[in-house]
Amino acid sequence: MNVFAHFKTLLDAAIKSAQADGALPSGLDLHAVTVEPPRDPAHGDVASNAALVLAKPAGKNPRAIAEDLAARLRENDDVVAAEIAGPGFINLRFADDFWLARIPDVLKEGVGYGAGVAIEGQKVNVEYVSANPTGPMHVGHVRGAVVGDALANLLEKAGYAVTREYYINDAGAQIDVLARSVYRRYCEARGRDMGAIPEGLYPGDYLIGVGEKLADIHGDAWLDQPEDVWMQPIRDFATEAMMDMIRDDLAALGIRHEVFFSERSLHQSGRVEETLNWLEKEGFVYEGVLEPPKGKTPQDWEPRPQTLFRASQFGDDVDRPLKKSDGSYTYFAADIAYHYDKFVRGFNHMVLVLGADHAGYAKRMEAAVKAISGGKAFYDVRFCQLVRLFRGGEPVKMSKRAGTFITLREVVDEVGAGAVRFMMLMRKNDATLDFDFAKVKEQSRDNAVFYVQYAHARVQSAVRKACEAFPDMATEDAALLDADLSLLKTESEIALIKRVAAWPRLVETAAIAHEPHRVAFYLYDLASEFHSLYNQGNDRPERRFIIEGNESLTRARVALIRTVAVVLASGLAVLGVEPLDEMH
RNA sequence: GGCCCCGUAGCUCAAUUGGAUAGAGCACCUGCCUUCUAAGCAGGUUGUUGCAGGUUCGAGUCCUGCCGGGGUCGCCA
Repeated sequence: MNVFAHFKTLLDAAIKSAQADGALPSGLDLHAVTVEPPRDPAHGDVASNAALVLAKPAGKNPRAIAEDLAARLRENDDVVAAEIAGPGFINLRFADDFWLARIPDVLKEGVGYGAGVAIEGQKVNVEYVSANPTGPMHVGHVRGAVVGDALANLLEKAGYAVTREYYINDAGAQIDVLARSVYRRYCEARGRDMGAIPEGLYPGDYLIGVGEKLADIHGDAWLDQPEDVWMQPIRDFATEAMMDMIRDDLAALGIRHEVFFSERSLHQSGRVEETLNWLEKEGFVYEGVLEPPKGKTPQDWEPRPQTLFRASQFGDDVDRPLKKSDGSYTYFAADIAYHYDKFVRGFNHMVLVLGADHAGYAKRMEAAVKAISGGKAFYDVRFCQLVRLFRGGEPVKMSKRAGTFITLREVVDEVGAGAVRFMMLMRKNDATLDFDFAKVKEQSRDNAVFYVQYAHARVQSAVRKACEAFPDMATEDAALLDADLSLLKTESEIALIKRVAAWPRLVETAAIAHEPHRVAFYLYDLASEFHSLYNQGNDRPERRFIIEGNESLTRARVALIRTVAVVLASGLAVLGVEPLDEMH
């Protein structure tokens, strides 16, 4: 049960009944009415701004409205207090029994607890990674990969039908460069001494194996041949090889896309042309000359007629070119066609996760999506800021040219996929993030990954110990359903179940906001509150989970802490992290 | 110069997307490990939310203008 959604329905009912009695006028816009947890627990369990929002349209004093609604809400058995505070907030407090009744909710639903019910069949497309297929994934790709994947999981948890998608940039000039680089490796594999790798080609060792495979298959057939003989087959082969490597890298991070969409296929099937024809028919395309950029004009700038998309009609600053001077399509043109394809496939909710260096690209894509969807698609571009790497406080220096850049694989091998993922979500995506290898491996409260995992393991350890203390006691979640929860009386125990019960709402709000990092912060807070309860047993043995000779109290407490483990596992699943049953 | 992102406690960051007295961790101060669930715990201190206006019942959050940091700027992807 989403407690807050539940009380929203109670509140709606109260408002309706007030309207029926004539205490409130009918036909009010209830859109701005919210039910949310107050920051200050002294303000109760849930608060609503209903009276504040309705005061003006109803033409009444907010406190009068609040008094009226509070009186109606008090009639509900679960409501033990409904107070008016501040300018007209309605603060509700619920009976402990109501909160304790969430324990069986959680235990019954298991890790599925918190799942939302978005509008039926609501489809969302999340595009992330989309790294160029020219080499292995490096550490700079990791954040976008993790953020995109966790966001996809989060939306799925919230009830959307999610498609995870990767756009393969296999049509540009960089693929020609890749092919030439591989061709050299092929020649080397056939025994040629090619000398130093010239500037502008990819020098990485990862291409050696690709060249060798080609040599095995084709022998000497391509030696001393012009580009038009081998270019196309090597492009295809190398792209496929790079994508295999990237898929392996992603798998190491626990990421699997449902759709890999080839840019080249758009060109080959004529979809780019089709889309542009459509745009032209709508009057969104024209031949024109762009103004030079304001301020600093590039050296080689000269006015030139181009095929332009009227992006400025849809909120962009300037119109954007669709064709290069040689007549071929720009990357942007293909990207419009790609998004058109997404829209046609039924996605009117699309998310794109990009690196911050592409920030300038957002406005034109938003404009394009507005144009192709007639304003009907919800489109959100999320940017991931830079990750700075540290080792024990010292920045890690990387240089692509010197070959000292760190690959995704190296990071995962050193600290583990789960830790990498969690750390990448400990900042909101548009803030820069410091990633310290030492910190990630540290076993302390300062390391959120460890702290959350430790909480989960601690619950499991306590359950194991309960079994030892009461060999006859059944401790499976299903068996705990009939525990006597009325034995849970301390303030901290009630506070803990309240925190657990906040999970469904957190899923909902974080999903709507497209902010997976909120899950990580919530899990840290939940772990913290659990550890705190656990520690109370240090000074006060009667507060321990396992009370010798008191099986019913032990069962009740085990039921409570199991809800913590269930929600931790549920949240970790969203982040793509395996929960641990014991620490080593 | 245009556009985008960021600016919150000494440090690293949150803040329920417009809610009430802006919160955590680190650091700092106090107390605590023969026994007990200590890869530590409990408590305490910490603010002109970069600056100046505006919008309204109410602003860290929205609008305008500045200041500072980063990114980006017609054919790359």
